[in-house]
Amino acid sequence: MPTNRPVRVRFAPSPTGDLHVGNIRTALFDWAYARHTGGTFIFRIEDTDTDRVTDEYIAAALDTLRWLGLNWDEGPEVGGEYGPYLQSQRLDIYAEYAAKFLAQGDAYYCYCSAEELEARREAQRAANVAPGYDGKCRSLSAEEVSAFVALGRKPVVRMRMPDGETTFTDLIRGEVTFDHNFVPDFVLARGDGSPLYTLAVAVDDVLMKVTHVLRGEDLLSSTPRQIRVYQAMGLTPEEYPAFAHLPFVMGQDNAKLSKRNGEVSIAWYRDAGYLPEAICNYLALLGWSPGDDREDVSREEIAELFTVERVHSSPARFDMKKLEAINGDKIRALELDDLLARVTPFLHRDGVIEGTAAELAVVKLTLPLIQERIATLAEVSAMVKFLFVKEFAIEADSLPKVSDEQSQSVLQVALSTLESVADWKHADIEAALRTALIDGLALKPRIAFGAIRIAVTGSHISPPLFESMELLGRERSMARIAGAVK
RNA sequence: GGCCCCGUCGUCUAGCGGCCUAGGACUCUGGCUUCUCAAGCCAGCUACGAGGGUUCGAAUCCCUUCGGGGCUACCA
Repeated sequence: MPTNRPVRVRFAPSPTGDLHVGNIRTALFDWAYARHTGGTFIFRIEDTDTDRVTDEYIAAALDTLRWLGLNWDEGPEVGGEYGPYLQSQRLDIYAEYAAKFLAQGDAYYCYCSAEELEARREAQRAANVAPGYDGKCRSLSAEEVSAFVALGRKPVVRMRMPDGETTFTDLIRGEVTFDHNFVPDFVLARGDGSPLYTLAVAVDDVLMKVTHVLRGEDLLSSTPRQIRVYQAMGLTPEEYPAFAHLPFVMGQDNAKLSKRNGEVSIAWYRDAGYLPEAICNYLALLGWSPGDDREDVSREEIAELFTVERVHSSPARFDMKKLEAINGDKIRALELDDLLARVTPFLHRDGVIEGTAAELAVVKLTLPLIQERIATLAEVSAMVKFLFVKEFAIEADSLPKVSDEQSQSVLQVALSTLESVADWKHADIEAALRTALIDGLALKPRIAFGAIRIAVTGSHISPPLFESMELLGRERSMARIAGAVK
């Protein structure tokens, strides 16, 4: 375990799809640990699986991390003295180490074909033996090798696992031991010479001087293999990273998060109107807690308070309801101009506004009315739409509530009452309508104002009525009420 | 199957031998407030998986068991 080395932490996703909440929780903890210790946060792309990683996913990963405010000190676009930070650009380095391990006798060429390996694994399973490489090519004679070569076989480079066991101290789980009987010889490089994760990750972590590896629990059982590579590199535990395996973030259905779930990609949350600071806040609470009862934490506070010791060892279920609650709190805490800036793209996207200065001015006046009524930015469109629609129409499910006799008379009285409102301000509008309808007709407020609300906004759910009417203006308000009268 | 990890309210968690007849948050239920919906405020429901130990004393330590998960690839 590293001692006295400056802390260097990396987040190293393999972008085979959009980054999901589990990835981001890991990124957040990596970032927080680096920031908390005053260390360096490195962003590295593990794109050794060229069949599955695409440039679009890589670009999306950068974008997502930046959007969340998890800025990296070294990595793509910012560079750093240990780059490049895309593994696809470091292939020669891995090849060099593979050759070195081969020369040292730590690794060997394995000529077994995929079909042969699969057949043998099948046999092992049938015989109820632990499946894994059986060591067939561990000590091939020169004749056997030339026979394979004559067949045109391209060998993989396979690491030799010596007898014994590997023990390491996981910062979250304590001491973990793996018997090598259950860690078979593993492949470092494919037949075409390209590296596998186990080789690339270990080499890069060392070369990039990473001191702490905080990653998903699914990689726990690959750690002895990684340590084996360190040993082949001639390193002692003080010289290679310490490990901390983070618990899983599980889906609502209690299954491991997967792209199947749909609502797991961070891009989805962004489009759904969740704030990056809310996502960070919520994710920080998944598998970690500040230790006291506080649940409202900013990114800065997370960085300040984060310690690996406080990370849970058990998995956490992702709860959209709680994220929503936190998101609502964060929205309510936003300054008006900030909220306006964040909401505008959604209004534009939803076709509610075109983005003119006049429209934005109206939106800005409306925002204070709805700020405490929304849990996501995306909800704003539906709430302010009535102020901008060209073709006004009452929602189908609200329509019956203005068609009855009582509502109709309310609307007629309202119409004549509003004629005489001199100053079209919400307080005056309210006073006039209260006098006429509540006092005059002895109606319950919810009945009287309910009908007007539907006539004016088109829905039985809306921002406060009188303010809405003021914003809409006398002309349109009254025209809509008139339009609702049969 | 084997190896490894994990197990406190429905969910996220506090708890690291006595402060726990288990605290907070979200959800849910009821109420207050109220021009709708929210927000806000108040109240309530609900948990230490089970069984053995250790100890004066266990949610906290040990063992077993049950349950969940991961890995078992020329994926990461």
